Amino acid sequence: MGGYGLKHAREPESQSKMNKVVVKKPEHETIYVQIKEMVLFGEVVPGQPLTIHGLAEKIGAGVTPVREAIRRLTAEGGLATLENRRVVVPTMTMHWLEQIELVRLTVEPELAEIGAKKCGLDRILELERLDALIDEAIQKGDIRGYLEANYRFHFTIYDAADALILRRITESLWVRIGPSLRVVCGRFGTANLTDQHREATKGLRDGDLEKVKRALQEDIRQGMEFIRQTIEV
Amino acid sequence: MGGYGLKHAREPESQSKMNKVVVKKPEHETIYVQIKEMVLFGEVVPGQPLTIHGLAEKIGAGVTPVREAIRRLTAEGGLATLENRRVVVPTMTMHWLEQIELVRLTVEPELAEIGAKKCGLDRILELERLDALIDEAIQKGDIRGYLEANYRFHFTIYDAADALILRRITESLWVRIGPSLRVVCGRFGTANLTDQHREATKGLRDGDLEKVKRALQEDIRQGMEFIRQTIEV
DNA sequence: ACGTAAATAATTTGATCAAATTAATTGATA
DNA sequence: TATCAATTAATTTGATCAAATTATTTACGT
Repeated sequence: MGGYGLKHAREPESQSKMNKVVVKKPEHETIYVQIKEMVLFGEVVPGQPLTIHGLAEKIGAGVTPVREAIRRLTAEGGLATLENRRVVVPTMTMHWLEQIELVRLTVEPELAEIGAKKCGLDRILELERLDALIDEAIQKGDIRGYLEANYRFHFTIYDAADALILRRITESLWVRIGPSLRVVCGRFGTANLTDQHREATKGLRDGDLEKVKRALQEDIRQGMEFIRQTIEV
Repeated sequence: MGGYGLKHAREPESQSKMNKVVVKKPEHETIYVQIKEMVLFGEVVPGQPLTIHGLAEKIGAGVTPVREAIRRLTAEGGLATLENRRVVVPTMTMHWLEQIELVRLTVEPELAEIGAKKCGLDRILELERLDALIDEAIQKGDIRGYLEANYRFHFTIYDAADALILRRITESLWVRIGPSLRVVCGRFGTANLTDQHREATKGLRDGDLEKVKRALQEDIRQGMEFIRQTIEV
């Protein structure tokens, strides 16, 4: 590639020294989020190999921070490193699916109930906004849009619970199923996705926690069932 | 939508290269294990700051693989990076403790029961060996030895369960409490540690799964109670 | 003494490169 | 053609260094 360009030079970000302190996050943080969203929102496919250089080039960054981001995401189950040192998007197996479903059904309805109790009006409005986004994405067949709005819907409730441990466990379950959900949408189309979110928001409006819990439970069951049908036997 | 890199992607072939199965693991793997064990077995203290260079020097490695290992362990909750970019051993709070205890009590007895069912004689013998090691460490006041043997005892049972998701969740809970357990041993001494392991192994010998489950449950409760007493209010 | 700005030190961060490792290709042989 | 060793290409890995960032100390004025 090119000559001895000043690769080290960075954009002189106007660090306004007013009362607001601008914290500049390290690149590996940003890259981590980017790659995580690629996984979470179905921009990668189960089994797909990823190379450090490939990712670095796509994102427009050096390999060092990319490597850190990959290690982090690997620890969370979103990626996996083979014995060959190659990094891949893990493929879903029946064994994994069963375990994930079990944990999801134990953790998420619980999280949802705790969170629902603490949902203020602002959060409910946000949920209704996301619900509309979901409908829109389904109607347009926008897979990535659907997956992202769906994720944000669930985690808006979960975040309200203020249960950090369960939150992180749940997140690690979602990065494991993201790529599979993409496959589901690709095979069955977004139109066939039944929508439990309306039920959930209604329950929130009426203070009917049980309804919220049941809706989320059903949502999980349906999602996992879809994935099950895409697994080779 | 192709892979980002790997122009000619192919499923990795079976690694069985006859008898020459010498897989040299990358250093960041080894370093990750080393740092994890430092955390798990109480060689670091809650609140303790760790520097990349400090760790690299102590371990005798370059900073690049150390950084990768740190990111991985951070994702698992064993370390935390502050806003300052400094890496520290997280301090235990009541909030965390309660959440960890809740999840531990839900997950670990379950894991223990599944694992106990699948424990063959070889594993039971290993458990009895570890049980003896634990007693020895307690008697000698060897904190690190106790923590390590205790860890290996539990995870020998858990590993038998072949429940990867729950296994990783549990591991992430243990790295969170390792440093606190060190504080516990330092304050109360190893002599005061009541021992549920004898009960557990007896239950395994007799095929009394309920006894195993109860023993582990009690073990967790006691451990967490000890930690609770070391938390500042 | 007390705070505060400048100077200095310590640390993290990201790019780069050579070496190690792994994958793909070639070529020779049966 | 198929197999297998040799060769070449692609990729990961770890060390190193300069720049960026953060922490600590010093200097200075009130």
